[in-house]
Amino acid sequence: MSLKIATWNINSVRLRAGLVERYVQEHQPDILCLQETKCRDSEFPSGVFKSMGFDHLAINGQKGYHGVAIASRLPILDMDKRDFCGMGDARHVSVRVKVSFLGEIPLTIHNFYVPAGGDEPDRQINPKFGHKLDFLDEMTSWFASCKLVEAPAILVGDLNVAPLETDVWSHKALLSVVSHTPIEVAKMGLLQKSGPWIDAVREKFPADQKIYSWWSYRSPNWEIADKGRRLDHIWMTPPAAKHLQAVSIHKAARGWERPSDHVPSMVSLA
DNA sequence: ATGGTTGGGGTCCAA
Repeated sequence: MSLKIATWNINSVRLRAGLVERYVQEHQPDILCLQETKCRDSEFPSGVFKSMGFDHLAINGQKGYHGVAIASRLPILDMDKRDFCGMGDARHVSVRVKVSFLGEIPLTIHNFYVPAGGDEPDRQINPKFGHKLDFLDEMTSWFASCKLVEAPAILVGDLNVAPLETDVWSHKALLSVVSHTPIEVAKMGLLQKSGPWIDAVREKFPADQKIYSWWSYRSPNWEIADKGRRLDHIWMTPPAAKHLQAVSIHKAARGWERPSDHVPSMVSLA
C-alpha cells in the first residue's frame, strides 16, 4: 500500500526515452511527471511508456519547446491543462487518480514547467523575466481560488526557482541570478501559501542541508564543482502530506550517458 | 567579469 511519484525535467523525451527506462527500472515510480518533453503529442514515445506498464498517459506537448506529461500505472480518472499567461505554451497538465489509502476523494496531481525567465532579472529590459513573475502570480491566484486545503493534492515540476540559501551552491553569488533573486523567492513563498503547499523535499532534507536537482551543462566538472541548484519541487496539501514516507533525489542520473541537466526527484506515500 | 553546453529545427533561439 504505497505510491511513488517522481518528477523529472527530461530535456527531450524522445532523445532520452532510454534514460527514462533505466530510471523506471531502478526506482519503480508508479507515476512519472516529465517536463521539457519538446515534442508534439503525436510524437510522444507512448509505446516506450506502455511497455513499462504506464498504461495511462496525460500529454500536453508542443513542437520544439516546453511540453509536460504524466505517465501513470494507475488509471487516470480525468486530465486537464491550463494555458497560464495565455501564450499557448505547454507548461501545465494535471490528472486525478484514485488512491485507496487516501480515501474517497481522488488525488489531484499538477505538473508544471515554470518559465526559466531569461538572463536579466529586470522585467523592464527582459520580458521573459516578466513572464516568469506573471506566471507565478497566476499560479498563486488560481490555486487560491481553488480551495484546495481539504483535498489531497500534489504539485510537482521544474519551478525554476531555488528558494532557500541551501538550495543553491552560493547564496551570495546567486542573489542577482535568475532563479534565486529575492522577488522570485517572495513570489514562490506566496504561491506556497496558496495551497497551502508543504515542501515535501524539505520535510525530509532539513533546511540546513544543501540539496540540488540541477547542474548546468556549461560546467564540465559538474560533480567536482557541484554548482547546483534545487529547481525541481514536490509540494503537497496537508491531506496528502500526512502520508509522506520518503523523499529521494537521484543525483546519479546526472552522470549517466548524455544526461538531462536535471535529475529526478521522488516521493513515497503510504 | 566572462564564457561555458545542450536540444530542436533548420543556419538561431531557449535554456
